[in-house]
Amino acid sequence: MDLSIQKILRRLGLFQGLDEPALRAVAARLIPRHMSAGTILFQRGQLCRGVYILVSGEVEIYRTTSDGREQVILTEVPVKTIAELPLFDGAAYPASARTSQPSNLLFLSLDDFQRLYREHPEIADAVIQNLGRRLRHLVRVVERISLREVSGRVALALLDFAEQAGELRDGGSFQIPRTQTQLGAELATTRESVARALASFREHHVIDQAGRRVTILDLSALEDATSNGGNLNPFHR
Amino acid sequence: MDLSIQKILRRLGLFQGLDEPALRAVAARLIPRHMSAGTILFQRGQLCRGVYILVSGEVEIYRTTSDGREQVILTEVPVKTIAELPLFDGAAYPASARTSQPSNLLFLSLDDFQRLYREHPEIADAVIQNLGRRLRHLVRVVERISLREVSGRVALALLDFAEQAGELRDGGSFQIPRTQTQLGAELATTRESVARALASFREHHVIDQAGRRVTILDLSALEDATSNGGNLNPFHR
DNA sequence: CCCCACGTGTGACATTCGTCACAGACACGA
DNA sequence: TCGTGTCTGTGACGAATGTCACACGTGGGG
Repeated sequence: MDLSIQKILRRLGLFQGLDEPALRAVAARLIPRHMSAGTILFQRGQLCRGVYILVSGEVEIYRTTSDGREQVILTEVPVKTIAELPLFDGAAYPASARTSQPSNLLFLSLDDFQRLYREHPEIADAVIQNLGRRLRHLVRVVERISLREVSGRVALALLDFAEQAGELRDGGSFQIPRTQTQLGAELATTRESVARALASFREHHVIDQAGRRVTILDLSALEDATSNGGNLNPFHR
Repeated sequence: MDLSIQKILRRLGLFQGLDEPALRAVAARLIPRHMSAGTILFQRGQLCRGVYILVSGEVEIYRTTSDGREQVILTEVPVKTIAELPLFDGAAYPASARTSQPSNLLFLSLDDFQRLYREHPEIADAVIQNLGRRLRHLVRVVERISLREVSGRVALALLDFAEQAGELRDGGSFQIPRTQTQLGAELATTRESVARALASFREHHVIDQAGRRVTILDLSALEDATSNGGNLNPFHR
């Protein structure tokens, strides 16, 4: 049982990279809760009292609009933490949550969370590192979608993929690890616009492309394509 | 001297909300460094060894593009931390930094930073809270600018301002705490488009507006205006 | 072996938005 | 009182892009 809880924790990211003793310490603080369908976990505006881990079942995140409709913003499936952010900054929940299926959850109270990282410094390390990574990722996302032209956003994505593959140079070759539909969603544009941007880069001999495999022909041109629109602080202002 | 360092720390945000003993502990770890103009603090790709606090002078953040040009991304002026993010996630610097004026800086090593929050749990609290707030802010930014239509972004901004003012209801009235130029920049659009979006809301009796004072006439309509484009996780996926 | 789903490429068209241009309102100081 | 600068409001126009539509290639399952 305890073992399976550790397995669950490992799939969360929040406590990523922790060794077994630390995970055991976390597991010891978790309170299992079974909820029938339709149980409200918390409501928008409440102060955060802790975080839920969805182990089985389904949770809907929703808001009640001013004319009384309940708009479901997203549906969470296992294994996920529900509402991590308020845990960190101690602010109110920005939306409400309820089970839409009979569900098993684990609850970690705010107090226990704080005790955990106070008593186990490596947990503080892991949490801070995790938050740092997410912040960095979001900065990157903002950087991408604030570029005015779609071609710039696509160029930025290509540069990222090339860098990840260690092929960030003229002649470097890598795979695009996405469908164009996915890429379109990430770049806040459409599949077609992504395809057209790629076509344009091909036409201007900036890249060579066969299916998902891309070869960089003119790295400078690719970098230049990203330099329209607002320049953002790479460290986050 | 120690007192003035505390003053500087208070202006940083990173250690926001800490009491004097904690700030003294931080101050005790800081290493003052004077650098002449043109000194390189760190270079893109290096692993982070600590964070710099710019006390006086000027620091340029730049990247060297593939054709050898050095593109200055932004210029930091006192009092600012330089490259906080790598401190948290321990990854490499995403850009290089050098002084462009003779400058006084304070250096806090990664090791000392970790020791600080291990020995002073309230520092861990403050750092985690600070990161959480920034994450929440960035999520909001992404949410705003990923809305396709400008009118939706303006509506979202209005809802935020109304909520901050505690006037989030039909008939609620509040001031827009920005010029339209500033608002345009925040929403990744232009002054003119902001003005036109406001004009359109007025025309459709969604809001009443006299200068910067806005009264909400139809909250539902305002909320509906924000529901185009991608719906994002308010807790950040 | 065929069919169908999926990913991709591209053409045509309407719409949105940014750019440029100009005007009125207001505050501030000479 | 008269500039002068800032903020706001709008009109016109062209470029970028989303939408719709269609075509091709590929891979897996019946």
